[in-house]
Amino acid sequence: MGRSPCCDKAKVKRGPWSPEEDAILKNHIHNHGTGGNWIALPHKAGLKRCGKSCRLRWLNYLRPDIKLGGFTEEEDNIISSLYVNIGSRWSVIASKLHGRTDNDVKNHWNTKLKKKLSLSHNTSNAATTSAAPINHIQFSSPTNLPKQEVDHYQTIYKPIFDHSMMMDYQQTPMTSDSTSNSTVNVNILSSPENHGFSPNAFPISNGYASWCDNGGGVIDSGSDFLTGEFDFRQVFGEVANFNYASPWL
DNA sequence: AACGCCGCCAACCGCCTGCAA
DNA sequence: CTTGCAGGCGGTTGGCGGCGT
Repeated sequence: MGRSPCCDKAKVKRGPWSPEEDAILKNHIHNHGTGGNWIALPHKAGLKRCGKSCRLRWLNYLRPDIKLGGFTEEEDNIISSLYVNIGSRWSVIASKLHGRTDNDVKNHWNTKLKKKLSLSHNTSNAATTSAAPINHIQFSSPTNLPKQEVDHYQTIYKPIFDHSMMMDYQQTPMTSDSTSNSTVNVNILSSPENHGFSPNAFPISNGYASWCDNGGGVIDSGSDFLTGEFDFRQVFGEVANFNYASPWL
């Protein structure tokens, strides 16, 4: 037996929203908020709509902070980079793009970026048959973490690195603003070889996830996705130098 | 002008998760 | 601990408009 529907489909209006319905929903939320209950909202607002439909309409279209218009090159880069690393977690990806919704990002990916990326991939495959990409990472002795844990993380991260965008990382001397002894400064070299990919979009999808800013950015201690950090030294030891060529560039 | 194809995008569907009772 | 509900999410669909023939 299936799950009961959230509303009676025979009694609710479906399909495109009219300007009048938009106005009613907008006014109601402006005056009363969502009330923490989307299911009850349409009845209170006088709308013959399913609560879920109201929520979707508000989040994807009526919200005041929605960003309209085409996606920028940088947004494309962030989406592509995140998709490769974390997959189709559209809400996570959208949260990194101010004013974009998961539906927006998903549609944009399905209609434009997917093709763009596969096109680049094909071009790359043709190019790399004559020039082998540089894909290597050099580890030295890791510190602090138990071997088992180091092995575990290396197993996780190595494939992710291998499928990440082309970047050159070079360990640089610690700076005075480093927040812990385990912090490793990583300089991401911006170059034409980045192919337009934003150097500050280098996500890894787990608790140690990180992003790095361009030009000698510091990877601090922390763990929040994309704004958090990843202690390379803990897992990889002294990473002297590693270069990657993305499989699709 | 008529038709068919295709891309885009708003909206729906159904599953999963978190939480309160 | 179980159950039911609401919200959140990703996959999919259907309608519309643009374009080519």
